[in-house]
Amino acid sequence: MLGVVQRPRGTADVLPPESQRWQWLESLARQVCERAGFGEVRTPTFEATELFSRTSGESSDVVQKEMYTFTDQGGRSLTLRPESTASVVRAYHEASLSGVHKLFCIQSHFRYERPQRGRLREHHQLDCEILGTDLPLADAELIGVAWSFLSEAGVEDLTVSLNSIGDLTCRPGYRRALQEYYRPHREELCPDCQRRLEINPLRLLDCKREGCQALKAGAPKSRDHLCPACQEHLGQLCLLLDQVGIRYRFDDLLVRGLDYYTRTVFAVSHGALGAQSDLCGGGRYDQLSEAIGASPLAGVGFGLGLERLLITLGDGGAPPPPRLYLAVTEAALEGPALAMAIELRRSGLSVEMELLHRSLKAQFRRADKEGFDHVAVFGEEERRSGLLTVRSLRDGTEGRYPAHELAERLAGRRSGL
RNA sequence: GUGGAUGUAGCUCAGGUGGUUAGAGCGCCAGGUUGUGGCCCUGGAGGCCGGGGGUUCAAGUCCCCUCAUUCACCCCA
Repeated sequence: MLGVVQRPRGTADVLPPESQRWQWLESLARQVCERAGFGEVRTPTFEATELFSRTSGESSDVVQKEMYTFTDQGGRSLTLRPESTASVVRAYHEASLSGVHKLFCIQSHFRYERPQRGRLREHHQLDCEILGTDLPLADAELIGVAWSFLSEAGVEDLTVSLNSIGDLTCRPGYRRALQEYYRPHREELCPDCQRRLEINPLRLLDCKREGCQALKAGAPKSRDHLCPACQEHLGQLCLLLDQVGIRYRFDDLLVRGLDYYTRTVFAVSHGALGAQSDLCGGGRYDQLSEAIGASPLAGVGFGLGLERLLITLGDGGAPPPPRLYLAVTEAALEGPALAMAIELRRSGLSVEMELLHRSLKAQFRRADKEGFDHVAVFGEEERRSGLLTVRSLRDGTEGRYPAHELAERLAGRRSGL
């Protein structure tokens, strides 16, 4: 088509019936979160740029090349949020909260990336954050929420990957160990990794290039370099996950792209999405709060991509509500028929009417094609008698009923339909 | 940001070496049944061949550019 204006690259329009799947999924997410004691928080679509640069890390890919940053009319540097965690922590402080809070949000995020299936420039995710406690119990509960949500949505074969990347006490030592291991092989590394070696050695483990891949096998493992406190934290988390019945596997190569993570990092993945198989990623971030200049605040959270989840779910999802198709026999009766439709809708039914003058036959055909279970015919006889002729498209049975009984009958609370 | 693939009807796709009015299946609309679906039959509508430029007597077909989608990388949800 076109000379017509198109939507920006990497964005999506959501129309029926896709939007119904979104409503269903978002409502399930809210239910799961609220049952677990999480309250919804909504944060601004854009924030001061430094909120993200100071927390995610200047050297992170997100900050370096993926942010939608602009200057507003007042000369401020603002950025469309690339993630929500930093915003939620900021909001916690700005609302003068204290103690433990469990918050979730469902909102869109923006990253300037090359789009492909399951990776958009604007994407939506469910974020859950537990703030104000560094106990492994919080990590376990949080992972449990992600697990419950994905299970209830209908995802099978979930894999939870788990690792600990230590804290301020032990991570410096681990970084040195990595550097010492990799330095003799410097020339074998790809250019990216040669840079990472000095700036952010943990990310060396992320690289999937062949040459770098080969070196990973012998690389020192974070878990072998944890300080006693971090070891204890990880051990307790594992025990809790065992007790809860959540299966997980250690992934010594799992590190995160954002600098603010400490200790626990995890991802939940599913096999059916190609390179974008991670449905959910998260971890603990006990130093993030200080990075934005606030008082210390422990926290653990995750982001869960909803587009990816919907792709994974395929056609699974919401069962359709009972709907009635009101067919009209002649144009002259459309007014009275519309009045009838409005009355039926008021009684709780979802009622559809034809908006083109089409034959009764065509109306039936469309009702059948679009999956309606029942058609009510409205013609001269019905107008006079007040009784609607209702035909079941499933078994072909037909009966005549007063309008006020239809809602109950279609819902199956009363026999006869 | 890097590399590859694709872009023809609403959808899925055909259209050897450029050559008259661009095709199929499904879908859609109408009729066969003048108040009734699914099956069947008949008829019909619908394409600036993603966009722009170039080569040529002639371009859906060749060349360049561009936009979009897709796969992998990068990274991440």
